[in-house]
Amino acid sequence: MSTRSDRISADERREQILDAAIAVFGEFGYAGTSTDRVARAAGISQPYVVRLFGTKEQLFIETLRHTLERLLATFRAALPVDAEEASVEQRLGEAYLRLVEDRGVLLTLLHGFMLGSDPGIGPVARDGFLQVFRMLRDEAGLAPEQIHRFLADGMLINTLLATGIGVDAATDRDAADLMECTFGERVGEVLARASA
Amino acid sequence: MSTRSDRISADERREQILDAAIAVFGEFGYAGTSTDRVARAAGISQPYVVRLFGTKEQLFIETLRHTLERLLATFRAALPVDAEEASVEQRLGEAYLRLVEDRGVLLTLLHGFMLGSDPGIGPVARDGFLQVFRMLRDEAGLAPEQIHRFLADGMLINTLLATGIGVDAATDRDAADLMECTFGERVGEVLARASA
DNA sequence: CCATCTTGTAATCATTCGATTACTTCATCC
DNA sequence: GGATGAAGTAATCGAATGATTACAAGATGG
Repeated sequence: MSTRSDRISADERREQILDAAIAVFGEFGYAGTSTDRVARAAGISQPYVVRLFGTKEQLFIETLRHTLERLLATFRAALPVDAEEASVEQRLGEAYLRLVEDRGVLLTLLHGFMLGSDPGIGPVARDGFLQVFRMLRDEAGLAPEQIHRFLADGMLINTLLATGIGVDAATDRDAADLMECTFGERVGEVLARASA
Repeated sequence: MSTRSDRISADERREQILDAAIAVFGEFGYAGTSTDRVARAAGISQPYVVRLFGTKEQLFIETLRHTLERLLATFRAALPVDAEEASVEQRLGEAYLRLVEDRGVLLTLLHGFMLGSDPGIGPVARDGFLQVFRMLRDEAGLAPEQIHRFLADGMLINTLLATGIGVDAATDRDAADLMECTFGERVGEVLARASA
C-alpha cells in the first residue's frame, strides 16, 4: 500500500539495492544487466541507482564485495567454537551448499570471477578469492591438500548448479549419474534443493 | 596485401568467424560482445556475420558447440591407443591444460555454463557437459570417483585461470600458496604458461 | 516559518547494438 | 556473353542503455 512516505535513508536504500542487484546480476551477468532492471527490482527509479553508486561498474563491484562478505560470514559462522560433531570440512561444505541455494549469490560470484581481466573488477574478484583461501588456511586450519579438495569440489558444485544439470537429472539418466558421482550419498538432498 | 579477391566460400568464412568468436565471446561474455566486434575480429563486416548466423544468440550457440567439439576432440586424442606411459587421468589432465592455455576456449566454455537458465543456450551447455561426462565414463573408462576428481580439479583450474590469480602469484605470497596447493609440483609449469 | 539538506523522480540525451535493406562485385554455367 | 546466384558491404533504423539535468517533495534546524 505504501500509505505513508516510502522514504528511507540513503544507507538503507543502498542495502536494498545491493540485495536486488545480487539477484539481477546473477541472472543476467554484468554486461547483461541494465541499471534500470536493478532499479525496478529494488522498487526505485533508475537515475537514483546511478546517483547512489556513481557507475554501473561501481554498483557491480560493491555488489560483488557484498556477496563475498556474505560468503566469508557464512563460513565463519560454520567454524566450530569448541566441541563438535562433524569435521570442519563437512560443516563448511554444508554451509556452502545452503548459501548457494540462492542462485543470485552463486552466480554473482561466478560472474565476478570470470571478469578477471577487467581492470576494475578483476582485482576485487581476486582479492575475494584470496580472502577465502586465507580463511580456510588460517582460521579453519585446513591443510593444503584439504584446501585443494574443498575449493575444487566447490567449483564443480558451482558449475553443476549454474548449468542446471541437476534439473535434468529427473529425466536424463546420465545427468543423474553425474550428480550421483559428484555428490555421492548427498545427491538426494541437493536435488531436492535445486528443484525448489 | 590481399592482392586478389578476399572472397571465400561461406563455409570457410563461417569457420573463420567461429574462431574469432571464441576469442571475443571469451573475453567479453555473451551479453558483453557485439556482433560488430566479432565481425572486425574476423575481418569482415557486421551485417555479414548476422546473415551467416541469423542471430547473435545463434552465433553464440554455434560458437559454444564448436568449442565443446574442440574440447572433446582434445580429450579423445589424449586417450591411449595401446601401450602407455602415463595414466589416463594424467594424459587427459595435461591435454586439458594445453587446451585452456587458449583463454578464449576456457572462458567461452565457462560463459556458456553460466547461461544455464537461458532457454536457447542452457540446453546446449548442459548437453556439452554431459558429453564430456559420458566420454570420461565410457571411453576413458574412469570410475565415478575418478570422474568426480577430474571434473572438480578442472573447474578449480578454470576459476584460477579466469580470475588471473596466477599472475598475482609473482608478487603475492598467498596467491603463490594457493597456486601451489592446487597444482602441486606442476605449479611452475602452469605459471609459466599463464604469464605467456 | 523559512532556509537548507536529503530523498527521489521525470524528461531527455548521446551511444551502442542487433538487425534489415538495398546495392555492388565476382564467379559460374548454359 | 548474358543470366543467375553467391559473397560481401554501406547505409540506416529502431530499441535499449548509461548517464545527466532539472525539478518536486518531505524532513530538519534555527
